[in-house]
Amino acid sequence: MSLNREIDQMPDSPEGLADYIAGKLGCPVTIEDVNHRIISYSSHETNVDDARSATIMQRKVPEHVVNGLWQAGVMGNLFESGAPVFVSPLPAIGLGDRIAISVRKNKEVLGFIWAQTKQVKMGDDEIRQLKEAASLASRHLQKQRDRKREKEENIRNFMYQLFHGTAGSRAEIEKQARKLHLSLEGSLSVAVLEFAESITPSVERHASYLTETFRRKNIISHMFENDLLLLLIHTHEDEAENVTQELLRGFRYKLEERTGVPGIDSTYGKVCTRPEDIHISYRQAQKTLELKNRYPEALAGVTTFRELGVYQFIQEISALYEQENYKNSVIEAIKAYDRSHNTSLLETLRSFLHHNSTHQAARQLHIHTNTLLYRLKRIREITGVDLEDTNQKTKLFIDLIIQG
Amino acid sequence: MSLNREIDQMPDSPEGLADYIAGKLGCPVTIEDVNHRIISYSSHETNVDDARSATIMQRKVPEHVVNGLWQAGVMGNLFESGAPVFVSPLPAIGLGDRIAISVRKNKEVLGFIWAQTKQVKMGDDEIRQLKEAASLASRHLQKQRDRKREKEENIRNFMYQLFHGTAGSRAEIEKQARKLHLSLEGSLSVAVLEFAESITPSVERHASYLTETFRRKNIISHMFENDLLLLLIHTHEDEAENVTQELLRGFRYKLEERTGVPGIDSTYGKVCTRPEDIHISYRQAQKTLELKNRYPEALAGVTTFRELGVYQFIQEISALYEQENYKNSVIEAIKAYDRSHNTSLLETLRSFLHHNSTHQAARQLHIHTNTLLYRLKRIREITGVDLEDTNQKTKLFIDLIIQG
DNA sequence: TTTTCATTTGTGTAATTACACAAACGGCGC
DNA sequence: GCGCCGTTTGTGTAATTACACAAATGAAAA
Repeated sequence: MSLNREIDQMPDSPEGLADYIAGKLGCPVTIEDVNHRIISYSSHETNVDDARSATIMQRKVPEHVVNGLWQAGVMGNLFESGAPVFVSPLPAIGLGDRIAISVRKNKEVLGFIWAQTKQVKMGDDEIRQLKEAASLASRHLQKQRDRKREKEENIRNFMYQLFHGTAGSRAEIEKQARKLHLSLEGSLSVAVLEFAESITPSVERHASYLTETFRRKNIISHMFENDLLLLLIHTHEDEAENVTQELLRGFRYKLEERTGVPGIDSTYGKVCTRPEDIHISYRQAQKTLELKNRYPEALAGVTTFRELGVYQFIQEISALYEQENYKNSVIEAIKAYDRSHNTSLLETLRSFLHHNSTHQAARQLHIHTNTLLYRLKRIREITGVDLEDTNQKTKLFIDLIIQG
Repeated sequence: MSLNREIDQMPDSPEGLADYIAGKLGCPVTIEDVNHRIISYSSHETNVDDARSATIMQRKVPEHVVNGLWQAGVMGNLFESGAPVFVSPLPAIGLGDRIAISVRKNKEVLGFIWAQTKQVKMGDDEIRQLKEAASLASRHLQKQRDRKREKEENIRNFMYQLFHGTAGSRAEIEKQARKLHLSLEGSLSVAVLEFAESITPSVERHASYLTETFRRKNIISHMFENDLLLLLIHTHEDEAENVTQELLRGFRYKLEERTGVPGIDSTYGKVCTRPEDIHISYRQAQKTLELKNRYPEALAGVTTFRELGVYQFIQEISALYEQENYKNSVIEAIKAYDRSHNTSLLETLRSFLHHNSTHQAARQLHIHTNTLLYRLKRIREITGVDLEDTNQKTKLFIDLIIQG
C-alpha cells in the first residue's frame, strides 16, 4: 500500500481521523492540541484506563496527568522531536501503555496524538502510519491554532490596554470583554513574574503552556513585557485575596518545576472588582517587584502590594528627602557617635524599633536587656529623641529605612 | 521774638540742634529715630537718670525702657499725635520726668525728641519751641530715613532671592552680603509668622518696629509676603536650634503684647549654616505653618519643621494615595464595622497607636484595660491586621492620619 | 602606672502587659 | 419573655518592662 493511497483514504474531519487511526492501530486514540485539550478521540465502548476516561469527560487532560508526564520526561521528549515516544505505564496517574507523537508544523508543536497500545503490537508499519497521521492532523491543528492565535492576539491587545489604563470607560471595557468572550465579573488582579535570567524561548513556551493548562478558569490571559510575565488573574469575590495568593504561589511553583529554573519572583497588585482599576493593580504589582529587588531582605516574604506596608511610599519619601536635601539629624548624630566611639547604637535602635520590644531586640542582639535599655537611654541623651512619642518613633522607623 | 527769626537762629546739624533745644529748655535733650537709635544728644556733665545714661552709652534706648514706655501708653500717644507728651516718672525702668514729641513728615513718625524736664517748668513758650524743634529735626530724619529705606529695600530684595533660592551661588551670595554689610556666618533660619486676621497697617508698623528693636543682632531682616511676616534669623552655631526657638517665642510674645492681637502662629524651618540653603528653611517654615493649619490639634505644640515628625511627608503621601486611588482596607473594614455595630473600634485603634500603650489608651478612653485588649483582638479578627508587626502598625498609624 | 569614664551585666522592685476565664450587661430576634 | 451574642468588667497569673542601684570590665586619659 503506497503512502499516497493511504493518505487519500484518510478522512478529512478530526473525528474521522481519530477513528481511522484507531482502526489501523487497533487501539483507542486521542488527538489533543498543544494545551492538552481534546480535539477528537476514537469511539470505544470501554476506556482502557482512568487517564483516558477522565480526559474525555473533561475534554482536557487532567492536570495531575500532565504533571506526571512532565515529571516522567515524556513531555520533554515530545517537544524535543517529532518521533513517536513509547510510554511505560504510570500507575500513579492512572496511565497505561501509550505511544505518542507530536503534531508539528515545521518545528512548532501544535498538538499530540496518543495511542493506547496495551496488548497491541506496534510494528514499523504502524509507526509509519502514526507519523502519517500526525502529518495529516497538522492541517487541522494549524487551522485551530491560527484561529486561536488571532483570538489571543486580540485578547492580549485588550490586556495591554487594561494594564495601561487606556481601555476606556467601564462600558467600553465591558463591551470589548463580551466581544472577546471574557468574563471580568468578580475579582481581578494583575500578577508579575520575574525570572532570575532573561526569558529564553524555552521558558516562554513553558510559561505560555502553563498559563493555558494551570487553573485555566482563573488565569484570563498572559503576556510578556520587558522580560516579565504578566498574568491577569480572575477569582470569585469571596476570599479573593487568599485565592489569588494561593493561585500565584502554585503557578510559580509549577513553573519553576517545569522549567527547572528556580528563583522566580512573583508579586501581584490590588485585587479589584472594577475592571477599570486593573491598571492600578498592574502598577502596584510592578512597584512591589521593584521594591522587592531594592529591599530584598526586608521584603523577602512579601508577595502583594498590600503587604509592603510603609514600603509602599518609601521611594516617594526618599525622593522628597533628596529634593529637600533632608537628613534625619537624629540618625546622623547616632552615626557620628558610633563612628567615634566604636559603638553600635544605630543597629541597637534599628532592632528595637523593628521588634518594638526590648526583650526581643536584646535577644536578637545577644545582649542583656539592661544593656539595651542603657543604649536607648544613651540615644536619648545624645540626640534628644523621645522614643515614647509615637510620632518621633515612627519618623525614625521610616527614616532608618531610607537613610539607615 | 518772631518764629522766623527763632528758626533762623537754630543750628543746621542734629548735634547743634540738641544742644540748642537743651539751652532753650534748660534741660538735657535727646533726639532718636523711630527705632530708638540716638541721632544726637545735648552735652551735659551729669546724666539725670539711668534711662538717659544707658541710652547714650548704647547709642540706643534699652529694650526694657522701650517696653516700659509701651506699657505705660507713652509710645502709643506719641505715634497717635504730633503734640508733646508729658511723661510721669517710671522708676521701674529708671526713667524720670520727661516731655517728648514725635518728629514727623506728614503723618509718618520719623523719630522723637525727649526732654529731661525734671525741676524745669515748661511753659507754653517752651512747648512752642519744642514743636518747632521737631519740625526742624524732621529735615534731618527725613534724609536719614531715605538712606535707610534704600538700604532696607536692597536688603529685602536680597532676602527675597535667598528665600526663593534665586540668589545664585555661594560666592554670589557672599559677595552680595558683603555689599549690604550683612553677616551670614553662623546659623540661619527662616521664621514665618501668621496673624489671626489680615495684617493691618498698625500691625505692620508694630512688626517692623519690633524687628528693628528686638534683639536686633539676631534678626537680620524682615519682610511681608501674602499676609505673612517673614524673618531671617541669625544665631551662633552652638545651640542654634534652642536659641532660635527661644528668640522666636519671645518675638511672638512681644508682638502679641504690643499689637494687642493674640493668636499669632509662628514656625521656622531648618537651621542651616550654608546661606544657599536658606530657601529650604523658608519652604520648610511655610510647610510647617500650612500643616499646623491643616492639623491644628495634632500639631498644636509644634514650632519647627523638625518637630513635624511624620507630618513632614503626610501631604505627599496623601497626594500619592489620591492619585493611586488607594484606601487602607483595614481602616475601611473597621469603619464599616463601626457603622453597622455602633462601636468605636477606630477611635480605640487610634488611641492605642497614638499612646503605644494599652494602659494609657484605656485611661484616655475611660474604659477597662481588658476592654481595650478585647477591642484590639476584635480588630485583629475583623481585619486580619497584625499589630505586633511594626511595619503594619506604622502603616496604620500613618494611614489613620490621612484617612482616619 | 593609676585614674577615669563609658559600657556591660547582674539584682531587685513596682508597674505594665498579655492572656485565660468568669460574670454581668444589653440590644435584638424568636 | 427568653435566649443568643457581642460587649464590658473583674479576677488571677505569668511574662515583660522600666528603673534604680551595684559591681565588673575595659579602654583611654592623666
